[in-house]
Amino acid sequence: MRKRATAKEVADAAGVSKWTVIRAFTPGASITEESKRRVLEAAAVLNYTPNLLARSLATNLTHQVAVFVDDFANPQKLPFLETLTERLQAEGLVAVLININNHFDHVHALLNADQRQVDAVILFGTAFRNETLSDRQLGRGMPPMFVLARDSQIDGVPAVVCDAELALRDIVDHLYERGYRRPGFMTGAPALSTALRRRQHFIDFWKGKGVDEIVILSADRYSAEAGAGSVRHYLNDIDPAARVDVLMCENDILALGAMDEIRGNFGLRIPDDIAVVGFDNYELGGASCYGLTTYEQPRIEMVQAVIGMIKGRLEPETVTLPGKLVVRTST
Amino acid sequence: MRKRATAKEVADAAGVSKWTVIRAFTPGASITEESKRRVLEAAAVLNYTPNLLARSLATNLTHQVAVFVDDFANPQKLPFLETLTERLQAEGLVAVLININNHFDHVHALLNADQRQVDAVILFGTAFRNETLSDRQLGRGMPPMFVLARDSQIDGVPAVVCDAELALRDIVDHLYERGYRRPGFMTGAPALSTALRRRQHFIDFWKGKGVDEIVILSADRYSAEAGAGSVRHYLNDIDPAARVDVLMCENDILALGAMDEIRGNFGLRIPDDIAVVGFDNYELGGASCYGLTTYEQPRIEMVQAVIGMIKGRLEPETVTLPGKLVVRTST
DNA sequence: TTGTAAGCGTTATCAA
DNA sequence: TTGATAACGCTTACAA
Repeated sequence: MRKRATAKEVADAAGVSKWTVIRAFTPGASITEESKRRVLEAAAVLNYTPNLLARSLATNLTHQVAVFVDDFANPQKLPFLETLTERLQAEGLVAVLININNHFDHVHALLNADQRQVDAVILFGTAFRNETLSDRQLGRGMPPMFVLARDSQIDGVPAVVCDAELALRDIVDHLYERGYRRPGFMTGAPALSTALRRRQHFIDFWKGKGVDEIVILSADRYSAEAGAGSVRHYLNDIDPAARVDVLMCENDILALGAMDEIRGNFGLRIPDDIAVVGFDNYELGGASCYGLTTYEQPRIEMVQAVIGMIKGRLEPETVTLPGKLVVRTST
Repeated sequence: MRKRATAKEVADAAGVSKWTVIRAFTPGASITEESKRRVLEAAAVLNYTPNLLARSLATNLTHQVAVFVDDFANPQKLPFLETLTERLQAEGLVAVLININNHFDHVHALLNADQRQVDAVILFGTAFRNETLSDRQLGRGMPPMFVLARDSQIDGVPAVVCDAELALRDIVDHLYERGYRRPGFMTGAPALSTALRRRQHFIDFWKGKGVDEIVILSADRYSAEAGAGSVRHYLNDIDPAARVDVLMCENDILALGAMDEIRGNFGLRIPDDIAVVGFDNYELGGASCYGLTTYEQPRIEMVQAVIGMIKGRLEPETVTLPGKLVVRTST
């Protein structure tokens, strides 16, 4: 068992009380230069650094934020995690990454995060209906929660999202201008899909343009494979004359899988036979072999908004931020 | 400030001492059924759960493992993070994700992780030469460290890696069989590149087959863009007759970028004009528009090995695990 | 400016 | 089985 030096030991070595040692490590504390020097010297010799755990126990602040994630198939999670951890760290916070899966569900995770005394919980791209936790449990005693990159389904839990209405308006406008008139939409996991609101807005904007028939394809997960499977199923059954002329997929990874299937296994051309649109602006979508038209979420602004709420600079309320359309060759 | 119930409060409510409350929450502690029932009842009413922070302070065990990451461009990090968090959680551990960047370097991160009393540190795909930390600091007082998915550069710090020698032997054998004789190798970030040992083994195995001239391309980072830029630079200058007939890239994301450039901007065919090999078996590499031949790291086994060492089941020593060659159409 | 006492919510150990 | 004392390493409030 490794043994760390404590403030008391440094105090003895420096010939002061342990509180003076604490002061030497507290910015702005009242302490003479001389004492501070002696303390820091002794601390250096003993290799002392403050125990943040003990500090957290005393201050009731861990500077830890739990980040819940349940979908690792979407490569777009990675740049988000990068931005999130970087900004958290810049604020003196640290991310505890919690994998929500069959063995460790939201309730488990939330209870655990609470027991670990995290300062806040970010539901990143995930949310849950509160069926197991009582309102009392959720309201009192639980750390403040925030939903990032999807709608919140819990009263009082704010969400930070990309403006889906604006996004889909831009997308549908673009597709309409390009002359497409037989739109299709591919959803991912049903539980997540509605909360993203992409499908509904897609349908509504097309209706606003007088196009009432929107084909819905559904993949069961958000992965390239699921996207490919979904479109294969559709193309196998459909009469080519009745085929959609543009397919919007709920996110890029579905779209990339769909494109591979459309071209590779059915020999159709994109966008001539079917145009494809994604969502997220994942780096590889821009590759020349895809050229996927997509929509970029305002990642940095979204992350900053959540952190602002956590730090108390911003009101904890649902925020909707505008992203931007990225047009490439797939439309 | 939210207020949690404490063991003392539950004790008062249940009419027992706080130690009895603790026992009710300690599996296998000696306590009568009756006491336990009363305690759990009172705990339910007060919504009490043990404070893991206080427990950690008392036991000197946080059940937290810091995971250092410094390259978020490689989508392969995601499945690794998924496996890692899942397995850690299965063992009652939790991952603290630390983003190593210009503002928060290894030394900062290590010092911070140490102060937070994490049980272990995993350097995931990253490592550093110990220039700033004294040996005493590293040896004593620091949490046990492990390097995952690359070589360790610190004495006494074990690494868990995919067997690069075996991997490159398989790859070179495959390429040789296919008839390629003018190999090239693309490295990524220099600091990481040598520690992966892929280039050296690539060169050595070719030499073993009598092929001494190996072209080296270098990308400065591990990203599709960097891969594309590197191969563009090369193809712009080279006489087509002297061109490599196969290009191995240090990882898939470089390879995908390279493939896009080779086909999209230079109009060359893969594998006819240039064959391409990657490393990692990233999902999209298998897409029909790439069909990238690559090598799959034994992700689950690697993660299990690190965790085994952390939990003390395995000797903390460098482990080299075999992966498997995935042949597709790019070769 | 410095030292003291009390407290944060647990666990470890021992006595009853 | 239960209660009590001490300890974990720090912070806060207050007195010297």
